[in-house]
Amino acid sequence: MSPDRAPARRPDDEGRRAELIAAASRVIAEHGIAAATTRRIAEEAGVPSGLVHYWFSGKDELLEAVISDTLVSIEDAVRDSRAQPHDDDLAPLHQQLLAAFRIVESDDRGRQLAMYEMTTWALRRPGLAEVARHQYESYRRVAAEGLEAAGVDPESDPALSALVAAVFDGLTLSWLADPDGTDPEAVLRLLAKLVAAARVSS
Amino acid sequence: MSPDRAPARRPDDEGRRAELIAAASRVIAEHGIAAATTRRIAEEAGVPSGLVHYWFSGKDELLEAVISDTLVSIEDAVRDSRAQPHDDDLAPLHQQLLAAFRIVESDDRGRQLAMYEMTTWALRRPGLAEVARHQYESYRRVAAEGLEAAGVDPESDPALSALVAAVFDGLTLSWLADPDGTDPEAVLRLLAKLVAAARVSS
DNA sequence: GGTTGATTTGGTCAAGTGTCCAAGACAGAT
DNA sequence: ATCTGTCTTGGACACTTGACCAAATCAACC
Repeated sequence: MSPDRAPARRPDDEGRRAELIAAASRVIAEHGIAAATTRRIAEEAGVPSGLVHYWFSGKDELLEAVISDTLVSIEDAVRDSRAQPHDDDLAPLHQQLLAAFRIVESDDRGRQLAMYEMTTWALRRPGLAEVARHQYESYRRVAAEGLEAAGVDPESDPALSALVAAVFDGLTLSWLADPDGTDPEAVLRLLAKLVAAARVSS
Repeated sequence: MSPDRAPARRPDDEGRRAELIAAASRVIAEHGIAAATTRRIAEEAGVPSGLVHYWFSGKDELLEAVISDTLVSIEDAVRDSRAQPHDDDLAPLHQQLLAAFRIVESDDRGRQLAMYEMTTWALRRPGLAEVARHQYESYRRVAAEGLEAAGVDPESDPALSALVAAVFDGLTLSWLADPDGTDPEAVLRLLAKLVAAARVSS
């Protein structure tokens, strides 16, 4: 009732939350979501375990924050990877696809794996299905942006963005599971070729 | 040393194992791999929990068996779905892809989700990475068979099978995470169109 | 300096975990 | 009927889990 006379939180307000989120993120990337216990996360962050339940209502809220956080950083990374219209002799779409996959290859494998773990984890919690839905919606949006940057109109076929996003997601998982048997560059080259050919012939 | 004078196990020898594997499979499909505890699996199978460690060296061996088992049943299902060269007016490849995805749609969502959970789970266990590798190798092989059945030579571009497999895998996960935002049929139609166009123009 | 409320600490709690085992039940061979 | 080795049972073990809390600490303000 009284006017907020700013008893307010310390300056590290969001700082502590971010710290714990980052710690949880590291634990999950390194040892999997199953190993991400509140204790281990607190230990990784270098704080007593009680803090987790002070800054988060529970483990679920923390993990949900990790997912949102990770998703944003993925979006940023993909957007940053946007290949400039190179003077290369490769088709723009081909360049774009390769540039985007390079961030997958350069990133930590554990982090890639973690994203799939978090997706399935979210899909198992009734309240968090929306998070997973948002994630895959975002994938399609980013794919559409990439297509546009490569000079392909994503509106020409609404399924095109979805196709590219699916190829990326499936290819990444295949590459994680079977690195030697998966040739991402060849698959993306083929995809670029197919899209280019269809544009010419239609 | 003594000649096996068949003290041998009861006739339900493999039966018990299969029972437990099936029970574990159901639990995982319904509640996720995290909920697949030895006790819950035993309860689902209707046997005392001690049995699990009599027939399996531990939880890991049981789950590994579940993965192998599930993988085989997926391969079989996809092969069974093989669309006969219909008198339809759809291109054979288009038919094939739709028929294959129909088994995804008709199957339990939990089971689909479980496959991704088991893949990431296997990739986290040092000794079980091979299982995941085999899984994705199998996906490509099945895709190649499907292509061949649709009159497309998988050898024309070795990446073609990998592309189709990746699209399927990514599309399935996208469909699980965002059913309303994902239009599998449109994506597969586009894929079929792209492949067909490239074959004509090359 | 004292007050206030946010933050931190270290510990406790009940519930659940994988694993193991001694005792029993059982089917078939003798 | 007796024996033998397989299978089954129910409980015990040591340990981890998420959650919770009373007390201690701290920074800002009067």
